[in-house]
Amino acid sequence: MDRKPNNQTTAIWVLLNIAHKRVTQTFEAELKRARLPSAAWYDILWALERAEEGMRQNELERQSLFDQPNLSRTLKRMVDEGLVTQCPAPNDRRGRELRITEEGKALRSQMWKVYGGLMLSEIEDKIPAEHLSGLIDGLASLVPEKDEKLEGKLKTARETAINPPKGSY
Amino acid sequence: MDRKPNNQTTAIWVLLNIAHKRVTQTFEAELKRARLPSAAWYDILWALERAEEGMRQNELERQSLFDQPNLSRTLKRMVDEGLVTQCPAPNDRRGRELRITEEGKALRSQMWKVYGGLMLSEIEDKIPAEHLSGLIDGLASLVPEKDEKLEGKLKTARETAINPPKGSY
DNA sequence: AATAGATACATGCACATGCATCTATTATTT
DNA sequence: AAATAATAGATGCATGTGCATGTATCTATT
Repeated sequence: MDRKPNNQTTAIWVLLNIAHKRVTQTFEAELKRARLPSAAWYDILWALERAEEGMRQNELERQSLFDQPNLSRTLKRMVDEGLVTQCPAPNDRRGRELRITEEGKALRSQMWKVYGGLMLSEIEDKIPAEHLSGLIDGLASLVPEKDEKLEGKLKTARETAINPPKGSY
Repeated sequence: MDRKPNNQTTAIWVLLNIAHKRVTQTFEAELKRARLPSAAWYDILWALERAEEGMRQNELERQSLFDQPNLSRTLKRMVDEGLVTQCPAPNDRRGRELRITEEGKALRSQMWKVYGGLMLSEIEDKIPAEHLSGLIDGLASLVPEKDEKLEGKLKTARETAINPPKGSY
C-alpha cells in the first residue's frame, strides 16, 4: 500500500491555494478599484525600471512568471499604452530590447501607492512576527533551487526586498 | 512619509506567487500527462463524494475556490461527462442538489493516484519538518477567519487533512 | 396579499492563459 | 560552406476566469 499525504501536507496544499487566491484577488480588486492595471503589469514595469540600460525580452521572461507567448502579448499591450518601448536588440536581430518610458515610470509610481499599501495591509500587518521566517523558509523549500526558470525570480525577490523603488513612497 | 513594506514582507509576497505557480503548474501538467482532468475537478469530486446525501450548489460554492458563474459552468461540463448529477433541490425550487455518480467516484479514485502522489512529491517531501508548522500558521494568518466565504474552506482543509479518501490508496 | 428586496443559478462578453506552431535569426556540426 | 539544430519572439486556437447582468424563486415588509 502506498504512502499517503499526512494532515500537515494536506493543510499546506489547501492553505497555499486559499491564501494565494485570497491575497491576489484583493490585490487585483483594489488595483482595479483605483483604475490601475494588474499586479503583473506592475511587476514588469518595476523590473524594467531597475534595468537602467534596457533588458532583453527573454531575460524578462526568465525573471517573471509569464510564459513566453503571454509575455509577448502583454508587452504588446503595454507598448500600445506607451508604457514600454520594444527596440531591436543590438547584437541579435531576433531579439528585442525593452525599456520603460517616462509614462511607464509615472504609472509604476502611481501603482506603488496602492500596491505597496496592499503589501502592508494584506501581508505585513497580518503575519505575526514569530511566523515570518517559517513562512519564508517553508515557501522557499517548495521552489527548486536549480530550476533556472525560477532562480532569477528568487534573486529578484531578494533584490526587490533590499532595494525598493526610490521616490515611490 | 508612508510606511513601506520590509524585506520579509516582500520575500513572502514574491515567494507566495512563485511557489503557488510552480506547484500548481506541476499538478496540472502531471494530471494532463495522465490524461486526467484538472485539480479543480478533483476538489469538486472529492467534496461531493464526502457529502453522501448530496450537496447544494451554493454550499459547494462556499467550500470551493470557484466563483459562482465559474462553478456553474464547470458543473455543467462535469454533468455532461456523467461525473455529477444536478437535481432540483427538495425545499427550494431555485436550487440544485448535487451528487457524484459512480463514474465520478471511479474517476476521483483514478485521479487520487496522481494527485496524492503529487502532494507527497511536491509538498511533503520538499518541506523540512522544522518548517511545517511555521508554513501552516503563516499561510493561515493570511486568510481572514471571519470571511464567511473562506471559513468553510478552512474547515474543509482540516476535514480533508483528518479524513482522507477511503479506498483510494 | 402586494410589493420590494434578497438569493440561487445561468449566460454573455471581454480578457487572460496554456499549448502548439510558425518565422526569422543565430549557433553547431560535418 | 551546407545542413542541422537551437533560440527569440509572434500568432492561432481552445479553454478558463472575472464581471455584469438576466431569470426564477424565495423572504420580508407593510
